[in-house]
Amino acid sequence: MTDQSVRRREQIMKEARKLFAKKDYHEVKVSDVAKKCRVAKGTVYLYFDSKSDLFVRVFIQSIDHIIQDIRKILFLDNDLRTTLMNIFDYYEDSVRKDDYFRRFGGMHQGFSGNFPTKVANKIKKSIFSRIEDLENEVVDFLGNYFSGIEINLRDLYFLLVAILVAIAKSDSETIKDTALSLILGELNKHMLNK
Amino acid sequence: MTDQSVRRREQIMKEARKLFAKKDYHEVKVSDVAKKCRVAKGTVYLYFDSKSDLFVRVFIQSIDHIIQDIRKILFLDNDLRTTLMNIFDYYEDSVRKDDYFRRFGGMHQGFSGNFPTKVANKIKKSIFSRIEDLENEVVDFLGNYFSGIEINLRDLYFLLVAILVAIAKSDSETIKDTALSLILGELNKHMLNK
Amino acid sequence: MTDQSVRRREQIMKEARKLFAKKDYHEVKVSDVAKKCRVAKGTVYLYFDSKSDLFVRVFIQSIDHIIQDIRKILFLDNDLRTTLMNIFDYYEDSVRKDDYFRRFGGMHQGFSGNFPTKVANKIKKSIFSRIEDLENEVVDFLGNYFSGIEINLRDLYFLLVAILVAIAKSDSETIKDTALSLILGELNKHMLNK
Amino acid sequence: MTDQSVRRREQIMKEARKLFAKKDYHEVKVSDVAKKCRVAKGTVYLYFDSKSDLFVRVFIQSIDHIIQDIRKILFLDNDLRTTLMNIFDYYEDSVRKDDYFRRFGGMHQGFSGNFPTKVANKIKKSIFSRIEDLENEVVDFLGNYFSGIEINLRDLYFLLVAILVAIAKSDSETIKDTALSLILGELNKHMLNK
DNA sequence: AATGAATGAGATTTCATTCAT
DNA sequence: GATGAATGAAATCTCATTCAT
Repeated sequence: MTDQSVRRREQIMKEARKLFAKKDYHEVKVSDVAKKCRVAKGTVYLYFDSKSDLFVRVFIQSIDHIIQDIRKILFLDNDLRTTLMNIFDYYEDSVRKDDYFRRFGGMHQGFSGNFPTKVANKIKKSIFSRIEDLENEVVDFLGNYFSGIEINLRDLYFLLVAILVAIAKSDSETIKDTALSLILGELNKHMLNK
Repeated sequence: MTDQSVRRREQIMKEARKLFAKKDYHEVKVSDVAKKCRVAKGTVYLYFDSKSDLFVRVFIQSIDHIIQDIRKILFLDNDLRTTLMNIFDYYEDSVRKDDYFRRFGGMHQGFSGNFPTKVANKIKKSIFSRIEDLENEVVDFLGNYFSGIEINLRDLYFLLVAILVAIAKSDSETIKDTALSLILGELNKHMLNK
Repeated sequence: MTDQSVRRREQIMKEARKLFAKKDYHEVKVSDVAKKCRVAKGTVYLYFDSKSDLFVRVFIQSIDHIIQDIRKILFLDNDLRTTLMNIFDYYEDSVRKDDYFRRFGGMHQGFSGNFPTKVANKIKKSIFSRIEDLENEVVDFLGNYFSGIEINLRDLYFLLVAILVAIAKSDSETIKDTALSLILGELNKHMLNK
Repeated sequence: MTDQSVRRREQIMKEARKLFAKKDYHEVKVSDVAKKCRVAKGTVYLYFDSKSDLFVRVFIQSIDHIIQDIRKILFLDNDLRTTLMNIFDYYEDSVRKDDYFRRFGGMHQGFSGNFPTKVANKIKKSIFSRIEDLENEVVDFLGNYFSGIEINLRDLYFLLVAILVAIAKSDSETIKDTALSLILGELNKHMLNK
């Protein structure tokens, strides 16, 4: 694969992402994507098998991007408060501003939404293991702060994701702090001294 | 409007709801709905202006149903723990079991999702005030338990909704308890003696 | 046929005529006609075989009305100038003001227009003889004023009709006079003293 | 726009014109047009926005064709008798033989007819100025032959058009001459020596 | 590699007509 | 006589995908 063709691929995904951020899957036409890239419709099909293939690849790329960023934050190995704060900041600063994520928010939460069954299935299959890996890492991370605790860590992870989605969807400037004090209130009690 | 026609209307909405619970808006054909009701396609159009009209009415009816149920729980005027427990139970027992809600969950959270712009706009317009009313009632309710507190009640409402969606989407049997202990841990500190 | 049913029939035709005056044949729905009459759709079918039957009967009635009026004018047996003047006045005063005629003007001229073939054929069949009768009467009338003349009286009749249509469709206040002086200029030369 | 696509466009318009000449607007199906052109239905929609768009373009093209031809005749700058004779010949030889014009004849006369409101409005908007331009040219032309005359030239134009329509709709072989002698009888009186 | 004209299955929607009540 | 719910054939229009150039 030449440099040129790699660049073309990326360009198509980038323009497609912008369009999917604004409209329903069915409202984005392959011809719209092609037009934005100033190529012919047929060209899109040289790089992607189908419209749903294009959508799924864009989707995975986007999720992977978030997963990577979260992982980086976890990797810093700060204390719980700082780590949560960093993640919340990340969601407020990056995810909330991204129309694509605002539209597809909740993706972490087990993808469903109003997608063609074919697309939904492809996505579920594709991102399941990636999400699961992140889940395990986060659970491990949380495990560092708790011991012999009655709280279910996997539930906690899931609720955390829900709260992240809320942060990304809300326009409130204080929601981040509210979420933090909500979570840390309870968690503090069980926190180990690291 | 005759009894007969009211029944037909309800029947169509009921069958449509079942189908929308299983598939993308675009995958549900008006002819599918008609077939399920054992009537001709045209009959659906006697009762609804268009497919999107049908969808929106089903959607509003469903949301209204949840809103009513939540309102009933708030009306019991129990203490905070009991009220939250009741709401969580309701979500676990009713919403989680309902494929329609699992698919369209997050509706409370400010509707977005992957819907045709026309449908999304109709829905936003239709449910905005209803949701807002409920929000105010919940905020009032929460206000009874707190005073001079730094927590933003509207944020809290929003996070609560996020958590409810998480409960509805999760299959965990313990998530309800985890959520309760998460919230009450912090809130307890600020609770007034009622 | 009872009085009651005759009145109903007339009412339906009257309302249908009003609607056909405003809209395309295909834009007028049977249900519109029924609604205007405050009866059910089925009732229209008690009085007319079909929508096209209704249209054709209204059409024939309207044409017959004009034919009768023209005949009355011819019957007065005035001189040519006065007769033409009377007919022109009639077109200006009555036909021009009637939206139905303005829309379907030119009907005398051999009906064509943009009508469903079925409707067009029914109309041609129904009005042919009536129009022909009038044509003969007018030709006879004109014949009284000319003898041994090179002008073809049937052509003259046809041109006269075209001019009537023009009067009915124009909004000009002088067109009647212009038409009269145009026609009489030539005709005067050949006029017999009656 | 390639040669190929220009040819396709013309082909579709040509076949559509033939069909509209034979049937009601509503009786001509887009699929009929496509079949005649031996292309798929979708292809028609590559070249025209809608069925009504196709109709209107065909209509305008046809009117423009007549307007051009009339203009050429006026441009020869012959005397009035010769010019009228040329125009009448043109209507007898060309327009009368054309089923499309026989059906839609009277278009010059202020478009009305039995058309879907949408189509009628589009047409009125589109051809109004073109017709008006021609009207002015004809009025100017007629003005050359008259001075200080009581006849309204715009009325005369309008009656002339009505007569042309009559020529186009009649099957008489003598109507042209009858019309000519009718008109020239009066006009001769007022003609200037040019 | 790139094009874009052509395809054609299939969706929503309309409405004259019927018929059980 | 009157009703109006139900029908269902049929029309317009869309767009992902293909393929000859």
